[in-house]
Amino acid sequence: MMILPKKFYAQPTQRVAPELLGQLLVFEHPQYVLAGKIVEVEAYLPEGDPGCHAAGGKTPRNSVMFGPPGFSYVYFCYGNHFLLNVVTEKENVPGAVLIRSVEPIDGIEWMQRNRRKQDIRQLTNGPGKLTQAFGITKVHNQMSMVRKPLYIQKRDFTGTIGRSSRIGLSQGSKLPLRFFVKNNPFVSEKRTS
DNA sequence: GTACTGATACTCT
DNA sequence: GAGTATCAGTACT
Repeated sequence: MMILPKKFYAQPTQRVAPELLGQLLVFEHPQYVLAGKIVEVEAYLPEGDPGCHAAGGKTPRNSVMFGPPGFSYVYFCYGNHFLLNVVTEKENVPGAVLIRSVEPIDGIEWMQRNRRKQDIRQLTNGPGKLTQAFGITKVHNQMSMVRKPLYIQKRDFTGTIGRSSRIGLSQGSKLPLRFFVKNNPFVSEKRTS
């Protein structure tokens, strides 16, 4: 078992994002453990990216992105949803990777309970869904993800990486910064290949 | 199968 | 006061 170290996240965001595919997102609760294989991410860059929250400068909300790498940035959106990001780049360089979907591996019964859904395909195939399945909320903002209880575990990746433009943005939607595992049924939307 | 719409609360101007 | 890195439900084809 190897937790991805701070050094891994300190690299350029565009490089970290595709390398997160196939890795295991783990959240250890007191009574149970939840885990899912990352199959879809989006990169948010510190430079030249109008879609990045930090594009307009540092604010109280996005200040985590300016902090050291390897921390969680949990953002609240559209009144209902929390989105989980991992901070990348060196300190004071605001980059992050949005984790958009995972494939359930461990603790599926608990994810079903958290989501109030039985269909395994519908548990974690979207950024708001996976945080609900994992029980991640704003209280999990700015947590270190290089140690328990919330971390990403290294795994061998087999598969093909696809690339596309990002989803749901009004700015910077043309940049090809979305990475996903081709033909994986847990990738959000229909663009799985 | 696709298209539209409302829910909802937090952040920054 | 506007905008938002979404989802689920409904109404259609």
